[in-house]
Amino acid sequence: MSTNPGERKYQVIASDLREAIQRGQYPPGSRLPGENDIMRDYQVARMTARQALAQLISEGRAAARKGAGVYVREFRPVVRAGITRLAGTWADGRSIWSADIEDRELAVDQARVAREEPPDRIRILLDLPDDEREVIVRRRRFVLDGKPVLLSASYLPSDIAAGTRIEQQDAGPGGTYARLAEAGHAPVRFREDLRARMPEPDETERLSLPAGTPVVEIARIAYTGTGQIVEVNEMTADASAYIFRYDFSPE
Amino acid sequence: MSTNPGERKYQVIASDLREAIQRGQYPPGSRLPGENDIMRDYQVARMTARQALAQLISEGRAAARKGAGVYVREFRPVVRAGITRLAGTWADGRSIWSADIEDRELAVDQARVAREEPPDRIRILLDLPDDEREVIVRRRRFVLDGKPVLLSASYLPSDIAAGTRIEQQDAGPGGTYARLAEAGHAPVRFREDLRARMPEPDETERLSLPAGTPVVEIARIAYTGTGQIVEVNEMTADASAYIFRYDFSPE
DNA sequence: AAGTGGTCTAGACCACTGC
DNA sequence: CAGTGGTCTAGACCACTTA
Repeated sequence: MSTNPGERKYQVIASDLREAIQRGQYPPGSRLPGENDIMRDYQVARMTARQALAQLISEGRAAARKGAGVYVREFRPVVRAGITRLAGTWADGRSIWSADIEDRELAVDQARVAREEPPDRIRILLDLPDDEREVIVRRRRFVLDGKPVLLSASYLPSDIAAGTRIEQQDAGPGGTYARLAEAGHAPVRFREDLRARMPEPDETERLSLPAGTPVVEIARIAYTGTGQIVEVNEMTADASAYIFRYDFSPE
Repeated sequence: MSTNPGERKYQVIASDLREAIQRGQYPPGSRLPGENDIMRDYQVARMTARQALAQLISEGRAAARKGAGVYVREFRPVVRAGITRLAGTWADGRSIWSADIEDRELAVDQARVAREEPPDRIRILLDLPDDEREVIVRRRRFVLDGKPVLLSASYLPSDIAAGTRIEQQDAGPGGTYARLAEAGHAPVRFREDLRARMPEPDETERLSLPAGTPVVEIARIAYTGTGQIVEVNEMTADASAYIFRYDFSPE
């Protein structure tokens, strides 16, 4: 036990456990001392033991399993390359963080295509005429090793996508972008805006997120050669499942 | 108050407050009902009221100020463009999220340059010979509107940077990359790997992070035309202060 | 059936903020 | 100085997991 007098009890306990985890005393996946263990070892009340564990959980280092115990979390992120076609041509695939190089199975779990009234931000970006009410929305959820990791909603203008294979669940070989190209609206430039934040309650549920796990929100905009926006794709990712990679030259 | 019987008391209270915030009843910066208010209004114990507020705080929606109250958080992120020189040439500056377009003052707050033994991951990336022990490390902290938002540590090989202006706190016009170019090691390609996670306790302190605020970790690698790595820059950003932007073409 | 974490109560003292 | 959030105690009952 640490001997820092000014620190709070629960912080001392949390620090002890944190250091023990980093020492390897509790490897990923292993069980940490529970509330009752801490109450006994440190002579504290239940709420104090809980607060120490809550600290580690909110840091994303541990996860509680009701009725079972508190466990050290494991991380196996995958690399998501923003520019796939460039990857590997001039630099190897190593990541500075431990991550899987080999492709793991990223599969579509749920898919739904519909015509919807878009939110204002989408309407503005797609520069819809005032009399156009609906857009095509392709919603998908992706799973990695059985766990949902990404929610995606792709918005496309009706006058381009309606009645095409883009409105099918399977957009065909090459996906949506290939269909856009065939229709004379090939996207040639992309913008991705990323931000990280804590999840909303419904995102916590749909991504099965443990406490202490942020999400990364990605807004991708696809431009044609004339500068027209033909797709806006809003994604929400389990931050613990992803490393986002961008390769670029300054000119 | 909601009337969902299955939900926990603290969740009902948290949902009420969350919805009131979204309705605009409590605008950003305003004060939320405190523990005592909730105890009275909902007839619950202090710990239950605390748990409801803790829920909103962990979601990043509110922040507690000791002795003052719990307040709705405000967000004013800035856009950080990964490829500055491309920005604006073919797409405008609008972000899908509310963010400042105009440049706000991003200043260096703390700066230190030193020769250090690098961590293994840096040693491997820089491909240092076994007898080379030290690298040049440029550490800086950036502040935005008086609040620290970014920690940066830039690692450069001694055989390139030692004795040059890179070892000065002010690396001169054009910065480190201009000096590298002058020395015949111009970086021509970059890789940025991003991941989001909850902060370590020391990051919470150095970035003055409220609870419920993730950090984004960025590892940038600079390559010369021959594929040699001449700089590794590890950054840690307050996720609530930044939108990360990448523009690219698929070929 | 025993043990675990999740929720909740009803108190207490403290340090800090704001007036 | 009154009010606030932060910490802590000592109980209680519950739903869940594991064996």
